[in-house]
Amino acid sequence: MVPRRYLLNSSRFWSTLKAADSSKADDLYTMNKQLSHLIRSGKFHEAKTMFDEMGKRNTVTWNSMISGYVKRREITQARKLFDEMPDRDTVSWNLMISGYASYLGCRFLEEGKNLFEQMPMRDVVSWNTMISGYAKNGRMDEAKGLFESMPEKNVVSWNAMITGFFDNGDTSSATEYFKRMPERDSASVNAFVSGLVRNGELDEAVRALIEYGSRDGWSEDLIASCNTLIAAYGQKGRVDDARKLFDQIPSNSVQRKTRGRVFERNVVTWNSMIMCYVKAGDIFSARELFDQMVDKDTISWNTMINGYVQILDMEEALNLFNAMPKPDNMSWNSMISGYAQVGNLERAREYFEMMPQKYLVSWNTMIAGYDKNKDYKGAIKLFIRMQAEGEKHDRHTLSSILSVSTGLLNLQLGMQIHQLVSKSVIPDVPIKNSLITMYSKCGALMESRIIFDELKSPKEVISWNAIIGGYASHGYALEALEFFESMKKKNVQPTYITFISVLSACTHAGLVDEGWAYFKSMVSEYGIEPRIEHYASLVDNVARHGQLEEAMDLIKSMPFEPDKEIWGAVLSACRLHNNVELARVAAEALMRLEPESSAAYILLYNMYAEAGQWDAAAEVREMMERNNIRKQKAFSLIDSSHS
DNA sequence: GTAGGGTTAG
Repeated sequence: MVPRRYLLNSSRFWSTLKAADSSKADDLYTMNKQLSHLIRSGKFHEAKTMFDEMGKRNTVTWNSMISGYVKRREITQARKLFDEMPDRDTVSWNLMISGYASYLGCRFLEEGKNLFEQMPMRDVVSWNTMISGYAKNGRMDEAKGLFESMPEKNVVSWNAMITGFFDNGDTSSATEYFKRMPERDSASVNAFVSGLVRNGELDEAVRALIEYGSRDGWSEDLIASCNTLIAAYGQKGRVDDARKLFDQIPSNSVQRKTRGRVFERNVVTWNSMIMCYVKAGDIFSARELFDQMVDKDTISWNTMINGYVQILDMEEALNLFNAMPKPDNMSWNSMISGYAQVGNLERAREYFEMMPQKYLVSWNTMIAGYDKNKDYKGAIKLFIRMQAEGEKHDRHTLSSILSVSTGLLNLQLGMQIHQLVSKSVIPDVPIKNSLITMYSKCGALMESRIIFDELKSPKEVISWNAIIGGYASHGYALEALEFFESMKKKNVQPTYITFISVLSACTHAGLVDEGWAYFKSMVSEYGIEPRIEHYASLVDNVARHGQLEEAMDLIKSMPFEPDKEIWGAVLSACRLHNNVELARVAAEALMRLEPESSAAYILLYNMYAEAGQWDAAAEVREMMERNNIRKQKAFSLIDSSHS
């Protein structure tokens, strides 16, 4: 430790020197410091102005400016300065090489290599830069070649190789190099542990972390690896393993010590652990930790609020929202989307309007909320207001409005949004899926087919579902099944949604045997548990075909109580095949399930009447009157306020 | 002024 008086003396010395301000060299030194400070704090344009106005520059001045361009990935500008500058030193060359090497693509890497070969003097940084450039481009053989032939390696060279191997999936070479390296620092251990995590070797990563931490000392940098591991366990749902690790990390925060740099839990550690619990749906454990936390940050609060939002109990979310010191955009959005999720659009809207600074995501959240709650008018009105207020939309906004068009089966609107998509966003796969779904559901199969065909292979199952569903629900059963077969050939795993469409296609095409076969393969080949919708479709298929007994057996075998769709299918099949007895069973079940509906009564009445069973028909009519059932007005999709 | 590693939300 340097005695305090010397520090004072020395600082006095410097200020005296500064006050004199006579030396030009010192002036340039100060200006260079200023220039690099501007660049590091992101004030590039000010830096550029300063550079242009500087009367005197030395190599460091030029290098700073080059590093600014390299950081902004403006490689051409960087090269221009490099070519212009009067005296290049090794750092100038290294900067240029790093600019080329951090770009992906062999053209840049080649140019980096040219410079590397041309430069008058290489140092270890030059070699390391090239090695990491090759590693980033997946060219580990060349990286290895350089590594082996370099005159003098340091710990950075080893770390770069290890990360390179991991990034290219070569866990065993990474491990071999890590074991072989003559000395390690905390970056080596972090690189090793994080590489193992990236390659899915979580337990191995924990073992390594504990081994090297215990052996070489728990450097404070290692907390980052611990945090990575806790988060990774959380992703895999292994919340107990995450907690075990968490408990092993010392914590001083309870006593709120003034921290030096020591190995202990930090705010990210706590947040990650809380997040594990939230992901696992264990809100109580999450809250317990949250309450123990001394230094909560915005992420801690938001994670907890989101936890409550996800399990839908909003009251506690609101309490936390009100208690948190500085709610940010995300906190507001959580409240908006939370209220929307529980169907309370009024409160969602209230929070949306109260937000101090609305931005794109808040608009999107609110519009998506309206869409999810089928308040299509609300969604469209808000979208129109968004345009009127000059807010920019993005693909999420348009995706929601496409979903609105789908919900309304409004092809005109959907086509307008399609135009907007083409005009204003770079369409990604999810928005193309939204378009396919919209066109499919609205019956514009040609349009949806065009977009589907344009998708790059392998196409996602969502895209397949959209196209199969479109064909299946618009009477093109065989085409739908053809799509399903080619999807299977491409080894795309179907989902339960795929099978709803497939089974419905079989029903509409009258393919009973195929229906059964697909239903069975759903479980045996793909391990998908049939839902009630699948049973309903198969019951419909079998019953329509006149196999009413088989249909009833199928219903009895279901693990669910039959719903109105199922009894509805049975009832209409009974009408088709004139089975009055079973029709009565189905109709009575429907009357119980939908006491206010007249449909079952009317159908049964007609069947009795057609069969000449007038007594029974009259009885149905009486029953209908006794239960005060009226014939319903035709249901209209058009909002009553328009009529 | 240059090379390697590491965190948490949506």
